[in-house]
Amino acid sequence: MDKRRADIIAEEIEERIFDGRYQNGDRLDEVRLAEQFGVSRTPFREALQRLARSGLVELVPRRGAFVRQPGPVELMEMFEVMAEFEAVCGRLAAKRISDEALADLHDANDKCQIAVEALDPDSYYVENERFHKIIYRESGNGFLATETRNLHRRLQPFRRQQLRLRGRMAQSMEEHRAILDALEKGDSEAAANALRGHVAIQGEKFYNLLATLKNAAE
Amino acid sequence: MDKRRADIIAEEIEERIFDGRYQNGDRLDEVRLAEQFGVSRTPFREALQRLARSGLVELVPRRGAFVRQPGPVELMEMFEVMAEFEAVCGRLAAKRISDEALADLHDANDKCQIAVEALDPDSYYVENERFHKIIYRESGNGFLATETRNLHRRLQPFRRQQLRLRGRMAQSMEEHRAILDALEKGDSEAAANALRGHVAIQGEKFYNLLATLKNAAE
DNA sequence: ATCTGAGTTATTGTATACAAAACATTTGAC
DNA sequence: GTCAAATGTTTTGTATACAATAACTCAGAT
Repeated sequence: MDKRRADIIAEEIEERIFDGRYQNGDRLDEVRLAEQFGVSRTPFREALQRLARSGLVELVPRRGAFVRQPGPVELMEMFEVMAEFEAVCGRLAAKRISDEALADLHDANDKCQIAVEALDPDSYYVENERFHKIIYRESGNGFLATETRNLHRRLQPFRRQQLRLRGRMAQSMEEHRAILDALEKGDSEAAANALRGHVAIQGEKFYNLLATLKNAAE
Repeated sequence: MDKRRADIIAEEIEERIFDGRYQNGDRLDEVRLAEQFGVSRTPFREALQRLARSGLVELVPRRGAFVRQPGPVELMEMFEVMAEFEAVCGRLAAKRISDEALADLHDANDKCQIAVEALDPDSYYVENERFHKIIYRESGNGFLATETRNLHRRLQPFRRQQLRLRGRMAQSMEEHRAILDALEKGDSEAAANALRGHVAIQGEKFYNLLATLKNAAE
């Protein structure tokens, strides 16, 4: 049961949904797209199922596959859950993190700082991601780390937009320091709270962004 | 894209895995089982993919589908995450729960009490589940509630065994009371801690040991 | 005797053909 | 003119046929 084709197709469709080529509600025509990808309907349908699982596509029985972007409410819910996931990772990591991982965190944070000073949001994004993923891993719970990474990935396109907002990076750095502090002290509650706040703010910022977009559209 | 057949098949296979007819590592032969279910390989393979996504089956490219039960470590990880999910639900529900839902919780808890006194673990199980699902819902976050229900469902077979092992229903009732108390007071932290403890009770210390061992091995 | 390798078999992955259901269009009645 | 029914078309769901790859077997060499 080789999923390579289906995987490649699923990723490509995902890409097209993220960059807006496929809009919310668009129907994904099996025959047309399968032909476009140069495969038959069978593997293409596998890709659709995969996308349905990750929530990007809705499969309506006997009707077809439709692009399904999360609405504002669902998105806010997901950001809230993301904040809580990260908080849980932090809570566990505070008790389990290794010295080596702490050093890695410091390194990632230092590179974040450099990126802030260089006004380089792209490399900030990369290093910030590394920072967070170390914490996921150091939760010592592989299942949690995987779930958290999955949700992180799903929110990635939305997060990226809001990162560009003004003055966010500097504030983020302070929050990182608080997180590092709590982890070094092994203070679970402080680590959880710091991470929750850090990520929740992104959600709020995102909400503001949404609101402005919506106002502009009306 | 009607999933009814595939759904029915997936559920049946799931049942067979849970009740032990299919053991860990067993290969699920496409042609033999598809024939047994009276369908062709196409819908049967859809069912396999579905099972793979819920983690019960591993799809090895060009090798086939294999039953994959979580091992002890993964199981402990999942229980730990379950405890944290419930804690998050409690944290949010403490601020958002309605009076009506609180009344429902009291009702479920009363019925739990009756079940304890009647030494009726089956109806205790049912009412306890209702108790917890109310909290998921009252988190006010549909995404979180769904994720929590999914994990709950996945752990169900293991939880059931465990419940029977010890006569910890009475202890459980005390914990329920603490949870209710915190929710009524709107105390997020207390609700989260009570729920985490309630669900996590099983071998948390053992897991800490496991996690450190695992980290040390890496 | 064991290991290697070619040929065979079995099984997965993919394409296509067919069936059934939903959708659209046209025709007919009121 | 509008609504409705019926037929035709499109599209999904399923079965089957075909291709590709991995597993197995058995013969032969070291």
